Amino acid sequence: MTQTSADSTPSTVKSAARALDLLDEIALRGPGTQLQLSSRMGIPKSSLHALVRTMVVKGWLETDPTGTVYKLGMHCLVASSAYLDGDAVLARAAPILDEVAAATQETVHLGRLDGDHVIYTGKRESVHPLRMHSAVGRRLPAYSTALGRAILAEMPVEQRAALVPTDIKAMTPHTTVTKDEVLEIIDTAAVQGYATESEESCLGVRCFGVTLPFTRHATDAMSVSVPISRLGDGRQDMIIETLLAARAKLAATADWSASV
Amino acid sequence: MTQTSADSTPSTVKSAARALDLLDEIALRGPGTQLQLSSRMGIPKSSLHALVRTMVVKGWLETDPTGTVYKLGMHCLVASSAYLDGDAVLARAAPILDEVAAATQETVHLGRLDGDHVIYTGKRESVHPLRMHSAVGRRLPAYSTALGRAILAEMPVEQRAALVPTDIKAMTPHTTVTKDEVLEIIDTAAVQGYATESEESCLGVRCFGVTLPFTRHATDAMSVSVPISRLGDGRQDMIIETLLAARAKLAATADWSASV
DNA sequence: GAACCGCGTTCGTATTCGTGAACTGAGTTC
DNA sequence: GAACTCAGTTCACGAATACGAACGCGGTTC
Repeated sequence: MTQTSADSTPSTVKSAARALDLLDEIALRGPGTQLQLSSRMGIPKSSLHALVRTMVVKGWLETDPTGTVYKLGMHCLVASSAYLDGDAVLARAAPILDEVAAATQETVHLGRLDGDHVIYTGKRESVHPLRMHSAVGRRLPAYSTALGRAILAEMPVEQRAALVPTDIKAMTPHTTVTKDEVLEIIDTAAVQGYATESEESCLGVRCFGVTLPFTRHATDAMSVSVPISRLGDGRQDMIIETLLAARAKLAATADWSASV
Repeated sequence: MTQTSADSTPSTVKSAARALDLLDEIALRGPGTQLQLSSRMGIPKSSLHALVRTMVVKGWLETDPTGTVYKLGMHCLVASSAYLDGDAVLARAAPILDEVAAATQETVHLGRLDGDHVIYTGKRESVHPLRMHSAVGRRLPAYSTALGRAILAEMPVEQRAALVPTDIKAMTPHTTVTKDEVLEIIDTAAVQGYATESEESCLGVRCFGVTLPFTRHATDAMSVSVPISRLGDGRQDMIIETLLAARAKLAATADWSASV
């Protein structure tokens, strides 16, 4: 299913796809000159020329003061804001996010599956000075984050396997890098009802995640990120229980789980 | 308009422009079916068909559970996050935003000019329960906001006039709707060194704005939004002085005002 | 049940775009 | 100051798109 990439999709618009790819490319690997972008994306520079001009005119790209380096434009912000405004899940989950943040006093994230990554759609920041740096819109591998693992844990086993690559690059010395081990961890998460990750994406930070029970196959999840130094005295259990309670509360009001 | 091809921009890519226009259209006026979007944008539906499919595949559009209504996709979030991450002005201004927020205890916005609108690029929320609802990425008319007026006030007079429309639609009963009056207000702001707006975009709220002195012709500004009920006891003067002090502090460290 | 929406989809052709190669022009090197 | 590099720009032609019209399809209305 979903024979996405190559030529199985009969009619797609090449230049539109390129415009979007260009935005993704700059978002992922940073700004560049026409020539650099051309080589990074494998597009002839003469083709890029008209494209970047169009995108600058429309406000989706901007240039340096020098006029040679192209970066993202402000319209990205407008689109993002509109996306968040129109998101029903976000609206429903916001009060619960507040509750969890208040109960744990730690950084809370809301995220959604996008391919084999998760993208943060909301957050509440810890009040402590020592806290994780993050932002709405950040894109992280699903298999290495508690938030993503919670979502994967609700999938059929074969689907999980498809979303965990065999070649995992370590983000920290603690990152689990073998596919089988990750799948085992996800399996444990499926049994427990919550997912965990300890210093695998950020040194010194442990995360706990649960899905939002809005749809049959969850695409959204929330997580709490805590510096390990603050995890003594049964605080870990408190956080996990807070998450599970939040999940239960959402499930009780889930009246529209009709989709998918 | 813009249907006649007598433009001075000879080579722009039509389908790329349409893809971006589609994102803007949905961001501005909300989701819709192919047919609705087709009529809203004046594009043949058969042309839109391949376009929306491309954009859905790329993750920049999504459909309803029903599959008929098209809305923005998650990649908008990723782009927005990358835009903010790479913004030098934002990075420089962030600590000052914090300071102003701490000193005033009110909602503070950072914004940037985009045509005749301003787009919020940052904010700090008031701690008070009564506070303005806003979000990074929101787009508002420059001429009716304190933030935008501050920017306009640093422009040559003829340029100001070009960015204030003759036909202003009132957002509240207090909105200044005649162009001349708005220009006068901006003129006052230019003399004072800060801009003001009282209940013109949000009933019960007064805003004060100053530009960020990073470039010769400012494109960025910050503003404080206060419920009028909290403006007694010389608090208005305190807020204005806080803003002017913040501006002065930034100006003192502005070593890179070489551009434009 | 036939006509009628509103929805998305397909098709063939005229139109437009994408592309390699050639060109300008500013900085740098030798 | 000639040669070199890196940046953007232009052009003509083959390749891909855009579009009007027709089709399929599930509802709703008469």
